[in-house]
Amino acid sequence: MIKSKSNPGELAKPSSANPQEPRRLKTRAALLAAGAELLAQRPIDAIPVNDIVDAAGVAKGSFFNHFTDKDAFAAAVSAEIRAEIEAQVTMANSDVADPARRIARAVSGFIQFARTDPTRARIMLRGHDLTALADNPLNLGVRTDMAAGLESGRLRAGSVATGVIFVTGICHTLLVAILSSSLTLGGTRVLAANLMVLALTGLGVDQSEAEAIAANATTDVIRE
Amino acid sequence: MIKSKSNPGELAKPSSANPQEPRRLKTRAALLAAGAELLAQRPIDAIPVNDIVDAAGVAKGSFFNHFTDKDAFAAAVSAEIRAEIEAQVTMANSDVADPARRIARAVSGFIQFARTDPTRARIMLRGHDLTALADNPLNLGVRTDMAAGLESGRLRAGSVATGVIFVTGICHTLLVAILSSSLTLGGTRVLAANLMVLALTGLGVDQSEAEAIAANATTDVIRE
DNA sequence: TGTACATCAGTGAACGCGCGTTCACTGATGTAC
DNA sequence: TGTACATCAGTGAACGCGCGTTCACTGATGTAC
Repeated sequence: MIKSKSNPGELAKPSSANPQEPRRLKTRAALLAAGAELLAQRPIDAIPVNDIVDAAGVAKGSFFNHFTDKDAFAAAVSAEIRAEIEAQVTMANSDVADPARRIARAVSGFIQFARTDPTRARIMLRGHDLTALADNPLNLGVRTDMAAGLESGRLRAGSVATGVIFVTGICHTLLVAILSSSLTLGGTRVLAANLMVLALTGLGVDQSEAEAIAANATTDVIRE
Repeated sequence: MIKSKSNPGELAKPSSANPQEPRRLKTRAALLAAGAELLAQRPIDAIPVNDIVDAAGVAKGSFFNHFTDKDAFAAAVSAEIRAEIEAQVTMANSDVADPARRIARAVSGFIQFARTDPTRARIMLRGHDLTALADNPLNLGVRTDMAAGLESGRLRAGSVATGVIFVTGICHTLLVAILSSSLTLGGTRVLAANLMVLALTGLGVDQSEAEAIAANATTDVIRE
């Protein structure tokens, strides 16, 4: 089995000049899309390859033309989702400097992702097991903002680690709550803003300013 | 298949005057103990019945004398753990009335459980999937305390639901962090107290009082 | 433009392993007398 | 106390299904001339 180092678990692509590349990509995309639907409902171990290829409309053998095994497939689906959510959160914060506002907008970015693509959001949350929390894209961004906020005195917390656990815990559980309810756009914004107020005041931001930041972030980033 | 309504998924016990009852209980306990060890490492679908009975030192057939199938077995292990953690948290709050202190001590109770029985704590956290959050013993107690705290004006949050998500999210992620690190008793107390200060000040408690409550709860409930 | 050819992704029947579940039998435990 | 018996949990070999994985073959796509 030849593996590409940059795509662990996925079979090596043929040379870039391959005329069959579009055909490959179409099959691969169909498999990943089917995987996203199924992985939103149950973990990879509970999904037979048969179900994946049936949903994708390709032959069983094609699955193994693209992925060494089921776990590599699940990892590829997750990687795709991580890239999407990372892009969305980065975009929400593209020209914001204040750590308090950045954190509020990052949380809002996750919520917006959950609203526009609940299927993929469910997979992201399901993947959050004990080991996944340390080196997460979610955590990395928050850690940077938290460190900057504590350094400048804008935020207050016992340590960077404390602040990161605080924010990611709230964000994670808020996403779970939103995905398992069926709130309207307005209801989602209110719930998210309420939680952000608690989080920001906990981090030392004035009540009234926290309310302004939360209202702004939720109406700005969470949209129809 | 005859099931007892009070023990869904477990096979009906014979009449209470059964002389073989001690023998049954011993086998059952061995299976549940083995299940706890294995379930702390991987989900039930990834654990063959062979592994469970080997670890328990009983024959494969015995497994099905006690449980209708693997899922019922996993549910029985979880129920046992829930009962233990519930008892521990209830005890930590047995003569405390103030909602702020009750919440701090409940979180400390979970942490103490994670320190004394990390294996079972891991299973409890692993089980926390999307559906498990709504009707949890964890959530039920916090919901009661949060409602009382908002009603009396002791705590401040947009709604009971907001406050519950806030506290359970922080507690959950704190437990994950503690279980995946190897902090000393002192380090655990400091991290926990730091987070409780953020949580309590977010809920409207004065900074200095929050610090006192957090210090008291962590030193009192989290012990060697 | 048309035909022969090369390449490589797609196909799906076949394989065989692993695992959940069953069940006829064993033997431990307590009871009767 | 000792022996025969009844009960029921424990046992583990056997079964067969489901599923992951393979591989010889098909056919789609683009190229050469």
